[in-house]
Amino acid sequence: MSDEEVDRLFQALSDSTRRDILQRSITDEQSVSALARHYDMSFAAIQKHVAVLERAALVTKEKRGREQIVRGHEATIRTAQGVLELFEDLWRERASQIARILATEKGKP
Amino acid sequence: MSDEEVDRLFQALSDSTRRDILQRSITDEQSVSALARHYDMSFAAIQKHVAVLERAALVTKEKRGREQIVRGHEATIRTAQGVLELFEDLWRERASQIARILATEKGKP
DNA sequence: ATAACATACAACCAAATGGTTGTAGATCAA
DNA sequence: TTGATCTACAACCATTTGGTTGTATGTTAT
Repeated sequence: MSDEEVDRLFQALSDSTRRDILQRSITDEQSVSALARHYDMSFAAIQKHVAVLERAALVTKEKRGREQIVRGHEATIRTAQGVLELFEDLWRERASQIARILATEKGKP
Repeated sequence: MSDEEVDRLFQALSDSTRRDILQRSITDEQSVSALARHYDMSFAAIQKHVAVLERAALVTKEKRGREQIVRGHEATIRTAQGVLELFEDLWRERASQIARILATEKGKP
């Protein structure tokens, strides 16, 4: 995954309205206007938020008649988790490296 | 954790320079200027990036003599993972709910 | 056929972001 | 003491972001 994709991913997650939309579109897929009814915001604003989520591949849109159905895309959340796990791995590596150093120190006179 | 804190957290992670700084400050703690040397950017720019990471609690700064030592803050990465896991949980719930519906459907004549 | 609905998209605006340069205050080394 | 280094912070600028309204187009229901 490219840096730009990861950028878009976390940027999309950095807004609570979008996180809420994502949540809703995971639990039950909804049209954009159905989503919009939940928020005190214009339809266009929600449309933009959905577009941001879509650019980040966190949701997909599928045209059904006159409406556009939004559903959460599970794989991308997993990708985000993968990125975070890389950071955690660094800590583990560092911890074990410190342990190794301490072990050799102990062996000294 | 408040919405605003989560906002700041993901927003801080949405820039590749900052992710790189975070990585570096996990593996070995460094001063701000030591970090800055790795990037083709002004010191002030890096200083701002570190400030964003600090506001998100992804790193902490500790004054040591004339320099400011930056180190990664493990707990916050865990928090971010926690947020993502909530989304995954929704999928699991939804999947099991679907399974339950299918099971009752099967029982019908 | 017409009215209501769902979407797309452009234009606009204020505020935030990501960068710059410049200045000033601490701290360390010679 | 003086000079080099590290940091803090302000001012500035271009771009992006998150919202608005307005208009146009396609789809459904009456």
